Amino acid sequence: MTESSTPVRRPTMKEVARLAGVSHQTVSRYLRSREGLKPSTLARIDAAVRELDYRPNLVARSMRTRRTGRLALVLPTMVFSPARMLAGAAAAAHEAGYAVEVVSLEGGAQARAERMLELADSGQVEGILALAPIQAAVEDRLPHGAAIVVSADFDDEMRGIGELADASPVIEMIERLAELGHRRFLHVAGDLQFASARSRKAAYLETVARLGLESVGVVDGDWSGDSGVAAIRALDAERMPTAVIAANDCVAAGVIRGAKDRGLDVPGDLSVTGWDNNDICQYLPPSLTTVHVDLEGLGRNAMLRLVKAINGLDLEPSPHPLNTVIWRESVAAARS
Amino acid sequence: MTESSTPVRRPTMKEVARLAGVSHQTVSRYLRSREGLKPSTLARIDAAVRELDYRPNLVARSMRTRRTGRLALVLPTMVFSPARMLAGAAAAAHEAGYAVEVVSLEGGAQARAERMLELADSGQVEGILALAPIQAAVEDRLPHGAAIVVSADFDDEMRGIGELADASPVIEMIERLAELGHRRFLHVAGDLQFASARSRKAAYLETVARLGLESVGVVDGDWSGDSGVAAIRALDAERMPTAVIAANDCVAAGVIRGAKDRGLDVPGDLSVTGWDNNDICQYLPPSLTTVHVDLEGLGRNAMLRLVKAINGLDLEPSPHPLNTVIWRESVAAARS
DNA sequence: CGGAAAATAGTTAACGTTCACCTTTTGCCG
DNA sequence: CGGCAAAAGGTGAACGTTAACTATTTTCCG
Repeated sequence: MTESSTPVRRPTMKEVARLAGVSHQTVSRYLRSREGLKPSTLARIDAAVRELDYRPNLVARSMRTRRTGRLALVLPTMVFSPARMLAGAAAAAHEAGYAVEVVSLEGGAQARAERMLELADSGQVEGILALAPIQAAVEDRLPHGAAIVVSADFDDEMRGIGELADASPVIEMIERLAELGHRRFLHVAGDLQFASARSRKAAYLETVARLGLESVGVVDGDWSGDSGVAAIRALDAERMPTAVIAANDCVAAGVIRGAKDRGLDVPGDLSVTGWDNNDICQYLPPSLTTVHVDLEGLGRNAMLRLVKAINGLDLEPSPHPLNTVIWRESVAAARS
Repeated sequence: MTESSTPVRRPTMKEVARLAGVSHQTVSRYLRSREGLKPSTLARIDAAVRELDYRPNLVARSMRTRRTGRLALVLPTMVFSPARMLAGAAAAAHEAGYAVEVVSLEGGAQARAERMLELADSGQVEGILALAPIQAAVEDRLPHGAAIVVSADFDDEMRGIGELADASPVIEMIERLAELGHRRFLHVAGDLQFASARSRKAAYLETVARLGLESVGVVDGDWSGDSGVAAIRALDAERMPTAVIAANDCVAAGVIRGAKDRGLDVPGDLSVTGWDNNDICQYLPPSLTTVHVDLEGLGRNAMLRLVKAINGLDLEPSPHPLNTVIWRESVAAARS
């Protein structure tokens, strides 16, 4: 995160022009098409732009051209689920007097980093809340006061507190399962590109070890139900776990299906937990023990960090616990 | 929708000032605080503002103040499900050279309409794609070329083609069920505030009547699993349907659960269909027949309409069918 | 090499708002 | 009623860019 420190003015077109020894209009031309310019002046401007790390001020451009290149997308308040995180963030921003622009970054890491810098310098936004991981290098090249907050829950570098806070329900679930007499566990992980998948896996391994339990393995999956089915199918009948911690509800549903296919009863032979509290999972037979995630709160809290970094405003964080284990039929005592 | 017709310039502060017989600076003061003004001049400005329907140009303001009041929210491309519609819309906008700003409208219909006009006039956006219903009155008061496209799938007035196109899978499903020998149907509808719920219900009634089938009723629900459970629980044992069209997957899961609780077999005694193709529903026992909705395509197509209205640009619409019925275990032939 | 057309570059004035500073009016008190 | 402070309002410039012109240089041809 970059604090709102020195609001140094970005270089303007005039300064580039002076450095390159041309008029500002020539720079303007250069910016839009690079055509109709003598190669030598083009090169001089190129050098000046690079030296000053110049990027055009889009607000000024908008003012002159009467075009913003920006479209609004209006969403209903009562919006479907995981736009919920976005909704939470947007609401918090609104509270602090900001509007939110959604930029979905495409392309490779390099292209995304470039786009991010552009965004920060354009003068079109005052801060950036990144739910996607960004290159560390970008943070350093940041302009004036443009704060960037990377939500820990999406951060690829897993810094700090985000990590354990996120995975703590894993600990809670395993401890409870141990109390219920379970000794052999299996974890079906999500796509390990995701910080959340990695942290759940880490918490699983750590907790199983700490409590002296047995892990029959960790299957690296991809969040899909099929990965759950496959994980159960591949198990050695001699060494069946009695409890499975699945990376999310979908994987858990796959695990349950796979277990049934092998003639196992859930929760009689196998307890299963999910993650996300998908609307459907309470109607599964058996209804699924899962983790409810307050996406709205998550979004809100991340946005609050950004707002605070920008203008020091301290708003009320989400009052709800962000993760809550919901116990349902899919977890029962181990067969003795 | 308002076409990009006459790009009449919005009135500026100077014109308001002239009409009110004051200087532009006085108007500027009025705008920000309304304080330190003689009541009489305040009233004159008030009148002028109203007469000209003046709203400040936020781009110009941003330029001067170096503040945009706008935050960016960066999303990963590989984003979880129903940000998918947004993702589709954002991608299409990007293709046409636009960025997308997400505005979640809060408050009552009146407040939202006001906010919408502000947005349109602010010069901060060139068009508005509304996934939320908006008052018809707003459309008329729209400024210059600000196009507003209301996605039919969210439009509260159900105009035109959107309606049947959306509900056609209902027709397809009922026809197929009839072929399988089903004669008695039940529909558990969604929240009828939603156009999609209303159109599915309408299509159900129309198709059942057209094919000479029997409907044991339509239960007006709220998209929740509980409404599905309740609908089944309330049925008269003498007059059980053999097929249920549920408003979405969650309702369907509730229906299946409710049926099991009454000792009914799905699909033996009862065929059930859902809607949305929730990740989990293929792992339900029995796996659920449902409608896959191409949210990305939906978002994309809606955005394309907007882009076209703004600058005439004709981009490639989504190549996929927007709604596809996926047949799974929960549908079988009627018991003879 | 003269001259005109084409290519390239420069100049000035907007865009609509706010800021910093200045002027006028009002209100109040002795 | 004079005088002065406070309140109310006005003036001109500036924000960083592009549009519309104008000026200069280069190119190319006879």
